Amino acid sequence: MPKTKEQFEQIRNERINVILDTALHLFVMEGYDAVNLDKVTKEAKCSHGLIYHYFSGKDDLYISVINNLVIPYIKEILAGISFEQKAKFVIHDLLDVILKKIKAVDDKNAWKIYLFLNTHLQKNLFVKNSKEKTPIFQKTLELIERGQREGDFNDGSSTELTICVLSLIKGLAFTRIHIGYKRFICPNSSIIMKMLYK
Amino acid sequence: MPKTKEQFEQIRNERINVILDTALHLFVMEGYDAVNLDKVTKEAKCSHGLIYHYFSGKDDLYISVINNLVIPYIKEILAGISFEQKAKFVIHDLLDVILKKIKAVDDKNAWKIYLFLNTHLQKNLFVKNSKEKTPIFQKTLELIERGQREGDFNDGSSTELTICVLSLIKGLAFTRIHIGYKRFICPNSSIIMKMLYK
Amino acid sequence: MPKTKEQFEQIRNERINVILDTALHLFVMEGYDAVNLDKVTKEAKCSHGLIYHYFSGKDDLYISVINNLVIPYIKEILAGISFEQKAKFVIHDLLDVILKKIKAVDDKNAWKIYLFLNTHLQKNLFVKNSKEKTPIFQKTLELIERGQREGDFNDGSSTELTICVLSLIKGLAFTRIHIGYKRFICPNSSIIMKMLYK
Amino acid sequence: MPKTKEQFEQIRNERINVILDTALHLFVMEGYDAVNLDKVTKEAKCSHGLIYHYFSGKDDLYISVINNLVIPYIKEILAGISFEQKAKFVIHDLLDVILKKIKAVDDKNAWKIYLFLNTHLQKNLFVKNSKEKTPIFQKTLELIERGQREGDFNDGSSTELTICVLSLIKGLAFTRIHIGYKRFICPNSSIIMKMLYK
DNA sequence: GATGAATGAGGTTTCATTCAT
DNA sequence: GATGAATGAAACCTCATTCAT
Repeated sequence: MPKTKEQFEQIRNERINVILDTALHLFVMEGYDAVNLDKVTKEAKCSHGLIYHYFSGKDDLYISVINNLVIPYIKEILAGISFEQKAKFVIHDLLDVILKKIKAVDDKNAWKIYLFLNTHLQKNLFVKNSKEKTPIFQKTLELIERGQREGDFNDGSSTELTICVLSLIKGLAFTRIHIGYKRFICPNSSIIMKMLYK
Repeated sequence: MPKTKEQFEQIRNERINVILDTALHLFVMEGYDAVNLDKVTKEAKCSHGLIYHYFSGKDDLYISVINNLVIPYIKEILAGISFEQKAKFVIHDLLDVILKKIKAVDDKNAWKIYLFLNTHLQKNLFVKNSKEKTPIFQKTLELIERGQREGDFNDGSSTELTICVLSLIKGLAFTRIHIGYKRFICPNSSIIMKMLYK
Repeated sequence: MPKTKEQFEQIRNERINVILDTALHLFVMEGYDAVNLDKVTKEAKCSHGLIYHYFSGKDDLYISVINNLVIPYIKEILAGISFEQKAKFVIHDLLDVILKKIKAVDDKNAWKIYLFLNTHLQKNLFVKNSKEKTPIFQKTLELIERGQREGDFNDGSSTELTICVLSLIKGLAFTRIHIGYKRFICPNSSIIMKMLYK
Repeated sequence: MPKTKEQFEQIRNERINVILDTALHLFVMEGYDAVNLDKVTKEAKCSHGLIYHYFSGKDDLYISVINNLVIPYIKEILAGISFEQKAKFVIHDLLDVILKKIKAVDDKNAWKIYLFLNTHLQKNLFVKNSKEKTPIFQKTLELIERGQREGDFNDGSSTELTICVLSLIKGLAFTRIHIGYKRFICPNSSIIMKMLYK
């Protein structure tokens, strides 16, 4: 009895997800250049050919990780936030959610947040092809500027404050990844907020 | 009659320094894996052979950059700080010096600070051979713990606060490098201190 | 539908054997250091990459030649000898077989015997990884010592006699290789035995 | 007071000899291809330039070792032999001298004999440029043929017997080099003669 | 006579990518 | 849908040789 279309679809998706998950893991742990596809095939228990069957190459794999695992995850986080309130509350909420994700048992949360920030802040990475421009950076910047206009945040370069906050989160995600959730003691969002308040 | 020892010594040192400076620049800008020796030879205007005359390979070049340019620079910074005062003043002084270095016209300051933190915080880098264990991380940690005992800093994981502070500095160095000193507006050290105070 | 496991296995083995045969030939004719992988790829009609697909490097290729072509061949020779008889008959038999192999039309016999003796007698070669310690040297030594105890062989250093006999065989294999089987007139084993008898 | 011509001449010769001795040592121990001039400069405590001052390159260095250290030494050995006697006595004498040299305390004797035979029997070495064609091989061959005509030696390929005898000596020199003179027990020349006698 | 810095051709090794099945 | 053998360009590295002094 031949498989149904749905069954094929499912097999397909499962394999793709295994590859993406593996790639996420390796790209976070070793960095884009240090990852080679051999490592991916070994960890994902698939052939080289299969990766090229689903992705057009190494960069496409990276971009697909960003587009399929990372960005939706970030969007999901943003979706839960009410942007109508005052900027300081928005940011507080955001920090709360993110920190909660980071300190969770599952490593993947931290990986995604780390990779997202790494991609959009650090690397001279070809995210040219990424479907969307870094929403969080812009949003954070705008929020901080709104907070400044609303009189809650201290003046000075908003870009700077943005970098500060995001670098901090990235640093925390990084530590979370490397020391494990048991030893990781997550700072309270209020500590970070202190940097912003007048 | 051969060149004198001093002449050879001088030639050696000059070339080694050019190579190290070039390598510092490239390692910071592109990351260890993305740098290839061809780029180094072109920028340093030397042959492949010469790099291997002075360094045993790419890793040794990286480690030499750390040991010869970065660590001495960090030590120099630390040497200017009085560690006798209360922890909160020590850290304030440290942040002041570092931020001042980062916002200076000369890119190299920011590079060195960035590479130092990157090497000692982020990468699974083979700095096994590095002559000394990351003094700044330990020192920062101890200082923050002292500050906590002295009742000035808020309680919680000292490791966490350390990571916060250092990640922040790294993030700032990073931005400084990428947007240039003209557009870079450096935050005041007091903003960062806010995170630590009770 | 991918190729079956058997198909892959067969392709693998065929290519590996071509490479090993080529390498055997070149290592014998030119010596380890003088062989470069370019020569191997040209003679084996394969890419550089393929050699590294099957072997971890030049040394591994050499060691694989020894382990896969040479040692099994030597074992096969030894397997045909009855070691129960008096030592002088054993050695006589051994010499007979080896000399017969050497003077055969097929060059490979002589190559393997030569390479075996060369590896285990001459070079400061890294045959550390070779699966087994030189059985023939030990066996020859023990046999000669047995022959001495049995009163057939002249006294003196057994090591010396061993070296004499093995060096001789190597020398003969060498000449056989270089002058070709047509011009090669193989000495009778009795001539060599004369050295051993009282 | 400037140095006299003789003094310069002497310095010159001393340096050349150190280089040649070092090269002899290394070429014997590691083989032509595995030796690199860096090793020579280090062991001879001289600069790269100096080697090129006295020799035109690596091959010239090798050939010079053969021509200046090895061939004269072999000639000296031959000069002490009376070729007027019956062939069997000549060969016996020759073997006696060579074996005596090999078992002497000084390694250099064995090195020279080994290198001589290695160069002239084994390697596809560019001894094209060597001033003389291997005298010992021809002489040995002629002697053995004479011995055959004189009715003392067994018939069969004279080339073969020559190879046998010379390979044996080389093998002995090799062992002598590698196990040291203390543990080396040299076979008596009569053992080797046994191979030749009817 | 002597030095050792410097070169560059050629070797070894890695890895993204292709392809027949 | 899937395999892994095979490729080759580009990386890393070595070493005989040159050269200014």
